[in-house]
Amino acid sequence: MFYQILKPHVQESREHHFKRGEIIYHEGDTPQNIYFIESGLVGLFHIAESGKETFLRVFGTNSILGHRSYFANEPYHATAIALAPSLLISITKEECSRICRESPSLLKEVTSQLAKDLKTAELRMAGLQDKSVHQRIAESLVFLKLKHPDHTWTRKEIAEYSGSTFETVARAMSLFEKEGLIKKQGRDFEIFDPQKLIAFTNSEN
Amino acid sequence: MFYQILKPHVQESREHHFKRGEIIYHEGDTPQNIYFIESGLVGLFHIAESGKETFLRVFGTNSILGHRSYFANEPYHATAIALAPSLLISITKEECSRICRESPSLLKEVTSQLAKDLKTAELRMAGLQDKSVHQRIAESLVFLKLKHPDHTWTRKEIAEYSGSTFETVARAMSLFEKEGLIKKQGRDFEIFDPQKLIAFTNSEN
DNA sequence: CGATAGATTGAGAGTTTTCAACCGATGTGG
DNA sequence: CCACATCGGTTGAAAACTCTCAATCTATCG
Repeated sequence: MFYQILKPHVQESREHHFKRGEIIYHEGDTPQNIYFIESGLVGLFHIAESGKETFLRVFGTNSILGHRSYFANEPYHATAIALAPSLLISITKEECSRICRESPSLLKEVTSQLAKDLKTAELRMAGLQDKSVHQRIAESLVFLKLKHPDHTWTRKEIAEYSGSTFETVARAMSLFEKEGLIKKQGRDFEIFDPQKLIAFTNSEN
Repeated sequence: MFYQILKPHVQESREHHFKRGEIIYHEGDTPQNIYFIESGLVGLFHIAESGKETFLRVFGTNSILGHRSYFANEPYHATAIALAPSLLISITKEECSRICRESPSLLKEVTSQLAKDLKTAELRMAGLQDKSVHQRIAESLVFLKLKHPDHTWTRKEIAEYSGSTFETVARAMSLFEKEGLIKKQGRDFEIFDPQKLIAFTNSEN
């Protein structure tokens, strides 16, 4: 969405190709660039010392990446990893601040996006407290699959997004299939009716 | 911090007094105002249908409140409650957008704050996955007590901030006292050495 | 077709919550 | 200023949920 506003302003940029699993930037790194996703899929992860990973945000085609750290003027607080082969375009911080001066509507748009992301993060945090694993897994299946239908989401990715483990996700998906709510197809799956799926997990005791 | 930038621009405002426990706004309400906290203490909570509450953010003197919803142009996603007797000042949305036009530095400041709040929320979300209850409780004690030392934090407030229950907080605090890390005094408490407290919970098990 | 990454399922363990009963602090009205 | 009501805190015991560990199976791809 910013992409359309931003693209015409860009004067100098670089292309970067990433394979699945490659790291775009690390937690703690000092941001030098802002990235746009020309094609592909990127995940933002927090990785604990224990190795436990938490899937914070997904970025698809036409998203921008690294903006939070840029606007907070902080090091990256998490690690960005390509979830599929991706083509990214980077512009420098300097170019970014020039563009922000030229186009105040861009800043308002970014502010609005950060405000929405904050809501999402806080509601997910609350959900970890007041929802069952099955509810969170169902919501994650719906969110991830509807937003990015072409990606074959692994149980591990779903687990890290829902705040669970891949075994628990596998079990939940077997249950959902037995209930006729989803259909597993190879490693991928299909959701028959998102509302029914959510409703089912809400009704479970 | 915005307060200093914003105050000289304000032309029209209203005062509101709240007692401890009174609700400033409800989740779902449509924002009509932005608030400044002249004095007192405010908490932002998510309240599940089950009644389970999650403590999302604290706001002390000189904070602004309601800005996330204003800048996202969304209804409130959570409920703001006075944690102590508080004096708030409201200005209308219209006045707020006028001020944002007059003072672009304010918008940049708000953007930066939202970006930092997003980091905090995402790291807390990750912490619920990869830290033990004792670690989260210790971190919450340190954060809440150091940032707002004059407030007598209840076990319930600490529990809702740390993602736990008041019983678990009471037990943890008894342990921390037995270890000589904190001192309970009436309903209040004192932290002898924040670093030692955190280190202790990191070393458990 | 073999190698490898990912998925499934079972069984058992562990952490945290829930339920319950009781105790102590605080503050207010008589 | 004391008595008492109320709100908050403590502690124990049991239950529940989810995770961990382990073994096995199945896609997918070179």
